[in-house]
Amino acid sequence: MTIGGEHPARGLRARVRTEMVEEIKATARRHLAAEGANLSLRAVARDLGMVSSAVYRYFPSRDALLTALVADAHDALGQAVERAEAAVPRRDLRGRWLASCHAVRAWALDHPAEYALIYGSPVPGYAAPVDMVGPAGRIPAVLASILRDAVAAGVVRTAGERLPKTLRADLRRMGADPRFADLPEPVLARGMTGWIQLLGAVSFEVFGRLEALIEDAGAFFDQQLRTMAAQLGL
Amino acid sequence: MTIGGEHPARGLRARVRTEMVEEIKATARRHLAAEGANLSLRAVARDLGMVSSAVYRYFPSRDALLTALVADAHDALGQAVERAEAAVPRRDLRGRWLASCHAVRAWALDHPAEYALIYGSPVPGYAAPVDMVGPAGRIPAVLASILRDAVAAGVVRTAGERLPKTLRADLRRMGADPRFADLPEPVLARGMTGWIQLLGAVSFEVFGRLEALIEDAGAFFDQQLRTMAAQLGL
DNA sequence: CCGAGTCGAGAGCAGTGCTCTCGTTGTAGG
DNA sequence: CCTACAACGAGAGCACTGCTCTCGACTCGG
Repeated sequence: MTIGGEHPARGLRARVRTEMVEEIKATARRHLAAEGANLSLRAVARDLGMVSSAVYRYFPSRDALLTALVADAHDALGQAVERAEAAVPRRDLRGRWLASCHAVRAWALDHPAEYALIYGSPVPGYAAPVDMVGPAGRIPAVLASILRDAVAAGVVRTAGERLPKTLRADLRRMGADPRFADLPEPVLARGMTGWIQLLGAVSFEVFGRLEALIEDAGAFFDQQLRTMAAQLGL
Repeated sequence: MTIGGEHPARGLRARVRTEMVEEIKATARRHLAAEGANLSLRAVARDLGMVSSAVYRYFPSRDALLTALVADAHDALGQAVERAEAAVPRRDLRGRWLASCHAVRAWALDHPAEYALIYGSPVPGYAAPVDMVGPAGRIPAVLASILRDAVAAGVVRTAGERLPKTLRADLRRMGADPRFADLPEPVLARGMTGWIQLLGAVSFEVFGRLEALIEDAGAFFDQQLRTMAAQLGL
């Protein structure tokens, strides 16, 4: 996307470098979609007419390439959700929630390999770098903002719900994060449950476990969203 | 487990063969737990004092070994859930549901690698053999039996719930399976949602995505189960 | 214009899944 | 009891992987 970077003409070499990085990532994404999780750096290099060692000029290791793809995927999915949610009138709280969920599902179905990369079973070798929790939290942040508006509008009821003490402590700790602040604990708990439920439903479908069971997966997803929204009070 | 098999003494060679198969699978399971998903057949062989080609006398390929492990995992998890559910008085419907869910979570936390093997992102290469849907359906069968008893006891209400036509068709098709038969369509739909929700919650925790967010994951899981049970009417 | 840094190619190392061959050994049939 | 056969383990070897190192060619800033 950002080809020029900050300096519009900061040297030919630097420019073709960022182009090369982007080209490698694009090819890797294609291979990922075709072959599955076991990405072969050599095959990517071959596809680009390079020799494998040349790729190491751009990525220090295969894991680094994967990490870059993970970051990009988080970015793309987060952006898709934010856009979809922003397109709904602010006062239509239920619509905003549904649009966010639909955006997640649509993106995941469009990019199953990349979805598996970020929300599938974690790859053994590499632990997600810490600077990954930021991008990963963009969607929860969107969902939280919807719930915050719902609370402010007095839509969701929070009266008379009792939570165990340790859970309340955890929720209070989460509330320290500004993205999740100003949410009553029961609402935050229900929101997390909804988020997990959403990922569960999308993963179930994307990973093909709905295959010979449900034909109209979209209708089933909508049904799940209905019960979820009811649970949330939206 | 079954050392002798059908013939108590059907030859020394046959007996050490089944023992060898079991030993290979056990070692592979250990490696899987230690290293993660990328199981090395050569490393397993080395661990057993064999050369890699010798393993091919017992498993035609690495994928075959993995498939065997998947089958065993389905078996173990299914058995754990069936046992836990059977230990609850039949009339305690809510208790039976909760016990089943807790059994899934406990087994998954005890065997994270094997859980990832059966419920994580699917491995690219091999498609699950068709004879795998049987073992995989044991837990849904248990859950369905609970719901069936609940319907028979008049606990869950099904009045006035409208589902889209295509979804109803899918549910009707599922009802042809005796394991899911005799369930009103809305109940079956809610049951599937519950099952997906359960896997979502367990996967979220097992795959470490709850890490720096929730400390008392057990309490959070229980909370999720409460809302799930309420949704189901149990 | 020239030294310094960047780049791609190639060779090479250790590891992988898998195949094939070759002696050895247990076993079943005569 | 003996023999022919099947099963077995070891070893070599093939094609592939991630990754390192070296070596020329190139670009670019001072």
